[in-house]
Amino acid sequence: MKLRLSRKHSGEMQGHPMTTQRRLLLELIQQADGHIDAQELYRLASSKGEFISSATIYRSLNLFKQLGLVDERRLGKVRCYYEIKRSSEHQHLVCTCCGKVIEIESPLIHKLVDKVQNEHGFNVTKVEFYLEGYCEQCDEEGSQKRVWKST
Amino acid sequence: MKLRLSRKHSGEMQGHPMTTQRRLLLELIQQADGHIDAQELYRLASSKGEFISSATIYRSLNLFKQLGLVDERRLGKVRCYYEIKRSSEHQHLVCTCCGKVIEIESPLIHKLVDKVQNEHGFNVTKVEFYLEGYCEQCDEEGSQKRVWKST
DNA sequence: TTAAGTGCAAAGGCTTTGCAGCATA
DNA sequence: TATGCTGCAAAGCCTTTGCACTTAA
Repeated sequence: MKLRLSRKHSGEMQGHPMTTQRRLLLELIQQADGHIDAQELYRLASSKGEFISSATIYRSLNLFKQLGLVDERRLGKVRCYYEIKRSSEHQHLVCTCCGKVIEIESPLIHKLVDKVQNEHGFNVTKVEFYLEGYCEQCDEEGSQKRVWKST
Repeated sequence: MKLRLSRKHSGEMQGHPMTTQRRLLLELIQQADGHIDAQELYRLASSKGEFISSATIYRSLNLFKQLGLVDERRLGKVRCYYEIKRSSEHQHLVCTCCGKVIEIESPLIHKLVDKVQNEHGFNVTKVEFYLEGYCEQCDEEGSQKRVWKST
């Protein structure tokens, strides 16, 4: 049985009503602890017996992005992943083999962004530093050759 | 009139025959000076009167990737862009407004990758540092607020 | 009543795949 | 003849859009 979620408003987000759907989505993204995509949100909501259409999910995600509530990241291939926006910037390290995602953070990234801004007169609005490779375990199992050599 | 390209082999690439289509595609990618996508390849080939089907283009790009002949980059939204693999690593700075692409290079990136490799025991195979923002001109025209502050 | 959100279904854009035909060895 | 590449058409996957209905102010 497919239960339709009623749309109650309670509070608002920067002029946009906070509906039942939007609150649930934000909760799920928060609980997901980062790196959740639209389809997973759909599945999670459904598994709780609360149906939200894909259209609403995509529209909500776009709204959240616009309001600066979530960050959109393109980990792996094409699909986008979302996570609640945090004060501290961080980037991702993804294992091609097992899919593990590790968050990294480094003052070097800030330094680099500053440098680029100054050198090219760019006003940078989005920073994505994405590393892909084999994590320690997967690397030991397979014997992949090291592409980036340590100096 | 749609001319079909004949498929002549001349030489080979790591065991794979170098066909007319593949050579043309590699030439186009080289001439494009980076940042070309599948559709643009299709258009360019067609404009030279040499028809290559989309299927072949995608299959060739995947082969090139696999053989390490080209790099796949996800600039902007979803679409992938391809460029001939070069010895020097570089990253991209894209203007959201006018689409301008600037290549950047910095020892800081290498440093960062090394650090991550050592700290997390990762064998990094792909590095993507992607910055988005407004270039000097577009920034002056619009008055976008600066998200990343210079320190 | 008006403005805005939602669900549904259809369409869009990009990419992959199955199949038949063709080229090369 | 065997293997592998190509073109075509269809399907796949993810996302957006048009429309009618619903909700809250």
